[in-house]
Amino acid sequence: MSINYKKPSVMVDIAIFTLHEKTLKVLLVKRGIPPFQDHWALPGGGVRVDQEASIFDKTLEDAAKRELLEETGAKTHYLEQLRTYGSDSRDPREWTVSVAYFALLPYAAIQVQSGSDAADARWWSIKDNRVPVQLAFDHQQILHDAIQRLQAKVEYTAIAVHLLPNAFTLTELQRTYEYLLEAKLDKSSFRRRVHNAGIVKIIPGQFREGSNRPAQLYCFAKKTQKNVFFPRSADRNLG
Amino acid sequence: MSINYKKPSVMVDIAIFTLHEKTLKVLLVKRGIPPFQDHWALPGGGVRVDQEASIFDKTLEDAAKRELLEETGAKTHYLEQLRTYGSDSRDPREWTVSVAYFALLPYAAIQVQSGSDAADARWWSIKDNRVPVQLAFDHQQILHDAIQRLQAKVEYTAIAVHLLPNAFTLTELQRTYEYLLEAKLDKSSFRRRVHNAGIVKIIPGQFREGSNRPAQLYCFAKKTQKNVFFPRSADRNLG
DNA sequence: TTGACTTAGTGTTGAAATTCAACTAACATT
DNA sequence: AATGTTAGTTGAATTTCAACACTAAGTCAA
Repeated sequence: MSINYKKPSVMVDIAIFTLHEKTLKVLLVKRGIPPFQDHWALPGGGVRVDQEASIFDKTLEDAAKRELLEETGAKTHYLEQLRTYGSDSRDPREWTVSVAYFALLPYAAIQVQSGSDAADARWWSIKDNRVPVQLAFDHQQILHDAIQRLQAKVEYTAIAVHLLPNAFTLTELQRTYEYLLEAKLDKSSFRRRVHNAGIVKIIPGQFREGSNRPAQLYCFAKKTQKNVFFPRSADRNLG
Repeated sequence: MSINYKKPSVMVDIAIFTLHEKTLKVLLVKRGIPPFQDHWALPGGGVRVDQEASIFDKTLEDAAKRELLEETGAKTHYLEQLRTYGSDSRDPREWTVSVAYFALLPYAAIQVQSGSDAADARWWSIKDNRVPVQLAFDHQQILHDAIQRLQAKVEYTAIAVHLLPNAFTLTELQRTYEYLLEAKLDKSSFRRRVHNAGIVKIIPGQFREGSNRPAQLYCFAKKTQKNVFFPRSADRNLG
């Protein structure tokens, strides 16, 4: 068995997304040490598998959650495994495996913090499926895949609710979808699909007030409804 | 960096699917050595990262292709990364990471071979999203996830063509979808969708002959068409 | 108090997609 | 030439859905 073989290093990297000022943003950290010193990179680090050590991850997901907490100070809202990258060339030092995750958080929930290895950390706006800076390792590729996955899932799941605070109006939810899909959606179609899919629940008696008609507040309905939601008009407008 | 830390072992496991006798089947091997000796398991093994050794994998996918070839003698028809499993408890010996793949092959293309570690290898029919035998490690979980992914993709992609030989009739393609989805599909709807999606090409002048009207043979059109295909009637019938 | 303004939320309708079932086509067999 | 079987098409009935117009409920300014 492979137990006696040479082993690759195993990392966890996370693409942490939020929505702010009508734009999708991703959290990047500036590397403080080589390789790729001073390059921006996805937050991440080695999986800690030494039971005696002060930090110990029982699972890969635990490692991802730990990184997420270290970087944002936020408890996990949405965390999904993206895919795993492994080769002899992605890190100049050695054969490495990176298990990539992506996370969604409401902007308000986050307090950006610099981790130990990171000289700096900040949000970067995503334009044309990329970020306007060169990234370390194959992180440009990982980020690209993460954005693709996010956009694909936006089209047929309720995933976008995780970018909003606990209580939100249907108009806010629609705007979120519109920013992510870069398309305008029809109001009544949107509401019909949201209701049919059963992805939200009315919060009885709670409204968003303003200088106009108050809007009903909703929260995410946890039912693991699958495959129900699909803003079809986005197809055409994106073309 | 994690370079100095203790490392987990990294494996690649593959769920190899085919369709035979109207049933989805998966290839399992009987383990010849502990742990889980004599249990059935997904084919797999350690990623070889030692550049000096006789076997060396440049990438994770290379490792998966190598396992696939060792086990089936077939060149890769369809291979996709599923997800990665890693924890301190999935292998009784140590912290392990398994990068799981799933592969689709036409039944005729495969010559099952026993790999070095495997005492035996054979196809198992899938009933109710599982196989009627206890599997080693967390392979029951991996297999379950693989079946879920396969069934989900059948509904909106042309993935099922990879279970058929190079040339096939539209009726054969429809039967394939019906067996996978466990639902009856309408002939005219099915053909309309297949044509609109552009997932197949006529092979001019080639027909499947029999004691009835000959059927046009088609082949897979490689265009990476995305998200085009969706046998909607499966929704209802599956409930 | 009233009317202008703004955003929330609902109905209505025509067009497109889908189902269902009947139909024609092309072979072999007898 | 009649029969059986599977290939492949057609069109009417039905359902779904995007587009757009509409109503509802508040604030604000005069």
